[in-house]
Amino acid sequence: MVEGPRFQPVQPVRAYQRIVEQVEEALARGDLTPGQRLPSERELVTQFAVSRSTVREALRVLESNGVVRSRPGDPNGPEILPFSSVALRKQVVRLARVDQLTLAELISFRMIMDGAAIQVASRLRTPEQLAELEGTLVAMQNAIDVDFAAFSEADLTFHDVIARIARNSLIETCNEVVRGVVLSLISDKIAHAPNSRALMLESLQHHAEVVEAIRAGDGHAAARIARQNMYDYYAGYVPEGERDALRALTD
Amino acid sequence: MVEGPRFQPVQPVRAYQRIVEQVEEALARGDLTPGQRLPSERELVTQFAVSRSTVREALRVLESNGVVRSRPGDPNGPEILPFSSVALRKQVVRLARVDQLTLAELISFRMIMDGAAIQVASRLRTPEQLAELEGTLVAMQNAIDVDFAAFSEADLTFHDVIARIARNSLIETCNEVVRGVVLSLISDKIAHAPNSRALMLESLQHHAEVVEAIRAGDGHAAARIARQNMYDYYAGYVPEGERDALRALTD
DNA sequence: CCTAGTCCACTGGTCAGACCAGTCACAGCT
DNA sequence: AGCTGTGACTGGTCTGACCAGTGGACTAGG
Repeated sequence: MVEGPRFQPVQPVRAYQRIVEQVEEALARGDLTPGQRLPSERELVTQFAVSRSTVREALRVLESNGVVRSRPGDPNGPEILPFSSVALRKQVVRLARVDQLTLAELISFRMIMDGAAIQVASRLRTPEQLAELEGTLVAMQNAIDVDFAAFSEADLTFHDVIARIARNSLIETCNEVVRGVVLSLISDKIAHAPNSRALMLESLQHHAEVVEAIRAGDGHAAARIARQNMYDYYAGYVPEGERDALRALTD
Repeated sequence: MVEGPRFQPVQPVRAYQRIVEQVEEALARGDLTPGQRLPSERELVTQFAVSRSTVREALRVLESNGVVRSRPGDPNGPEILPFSSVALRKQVVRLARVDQLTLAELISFRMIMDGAAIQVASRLRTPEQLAELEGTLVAMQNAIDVDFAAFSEADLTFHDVIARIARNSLIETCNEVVRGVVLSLISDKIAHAPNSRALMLESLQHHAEVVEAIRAGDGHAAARIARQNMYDYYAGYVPEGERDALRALTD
C-alpha cells in the first residue's frame, strides 16, 4: 500500500439534481426572478435533453423548496416564487420534532432575538421610526376591541417594525419562523384563554414600557423589559424545571 | 348574492404529497426511526397503490429535505437519515441570496446568539462544565501549532460546549448554520490571512477572558467580552456604513 | 469446517409513450 | 362591445421497458 493522495468519496450525481442546480444558479445570477415563468415541462424536456420523469423530479424538488409552483393547466408554465419562509419553517418544525426541541428553548430563542433587536433599535431609531412604533401601539390598542387574532396581528407588526429599525431581516425571518412554531405548540392552550382581554391590556402596557425605554435611548433597559415581558407571558407554559435558562436572560 | 358561509379556496392535493405526509407522520410518531429502511420503490408502489413515478417524486422530495437517501442497487431500500442541519442551512443560504442578506446581519446574529448563550451558560454551568470549557481552551492552544483548520475546529467545539451548557440545542444548530454561511461568504478572504498565527493567539486570549468571566459568574461581562471579540474579529469584513448595528451590541 | 470468489436477483435511475382533467386564450356569435 | 364555446395546451398519473450497479446467497477451494 503506497502513500497516495487522499481521495474524496464520490457519489453519482443524478440528472434531476443537475437540473435543480441549473435553475438555482439562474436564480442566484438573477437570470430568473420571482414572477417569471419556466418553460412547460415538455419544453424543458427538449432543453435539458432528458425525459419528462427527470424534469418532473427536479420540479418536485424545487417546488418542495418553495422555489417554483406548478399548476395543472396553466399555459404559462411553472411560476418562480418570491422567497418565503415556509420552507425554512418546515425545516425548523422538523428540527423541533426530531431533536425534541423544548418549548423552553424556543421561548429562550425569542427572548434573545427580541431583546437584541430592541437593543439595537433603541440606538439606531430615527424620530420618524419612533413615531411609527408609537403608531403600532395605537393599532394594538384599537385591536383589543376587535378580537385576539387582530391583537396578535398588531403585535406581530410591532415586532416587524422593531426588526426593520434594527436593519436586520434575518431577525425578522427568525421571529416569524419561531413565532409560528411556538404558536403551533401552544395554540390549543392559548386559544380560549379565560381572561384574554386582561392579557391583551397587560401586553399593551408592557409594549408601551418598551417604547418608552427606546425613546429614552436606554437599549439595555428596553431589552430587559422586553425579555421580562416575554418571560411573564410564556413562562406558564414552560415546565418548572426548564425555567432556569429563561430566568438567566431576565437579569 | 346571499350571505353564505365563508369558503376556503381549495387547491388539489397531489398523490406524491400524501405519500410524503404519510412518511413524515410515521417519522413524527416514531414508527420510523433513523437507520431504518423504507421498502423498495416497487414495493411502495403496491403499498401506496400508485405508480412508480409518483413514488419516486415523493422520494425525491423526502431526499431533498434530508429525510431519506436512496442508493442505486441497495437491496435494503432507501435509508431513513438522522436529522442533519444541511437542509436547514440550504434554506438559510437561499434566504441569504434572495433576501440580499448582508454579512453585517449574519455577524450581528452570531454576536447576539453567542453572547446570549454565554450569558446563560455562566449562570447554569456546573464546576465540571467549567473544567470542560477550560479543557477546550487547552485544545485550542494545541491546535495553534497544527494549522488554522484545526484551530477553527477547536473553536467550534468551544461554542458547542457553551450551547450545551446553556441547554439550548436550537442555539447550537443556529450557530452551526450561520457559521457555515458566514464562512462560505468570507472564506476566500480569510483563507490566507497573512498573520494567522497572531490571529489565533489573539482569539485564544479572548476566549480565555470569556471563560474567566464565566468562572466569576458575571454573565453580562462574559457576554459583552464575547460580543466585542466577535466584533473585532469580523468587523474588517463588514462595510463601514453597516457597522453601527454591530456596535450597538457591544455596549 | 471456514474462507474466497462467482453469480444473479433485485435495486434505483432513466427513458418513451399514453391518457385524463383542468386552464386559458381566442375565435365566433350575439 | 361583451359573452360564450371550443380547442390547444398544461400538469398529474400510469404503464412498461432497459440499464448499470449492489449485495447476499451460493459454490468451489482451502
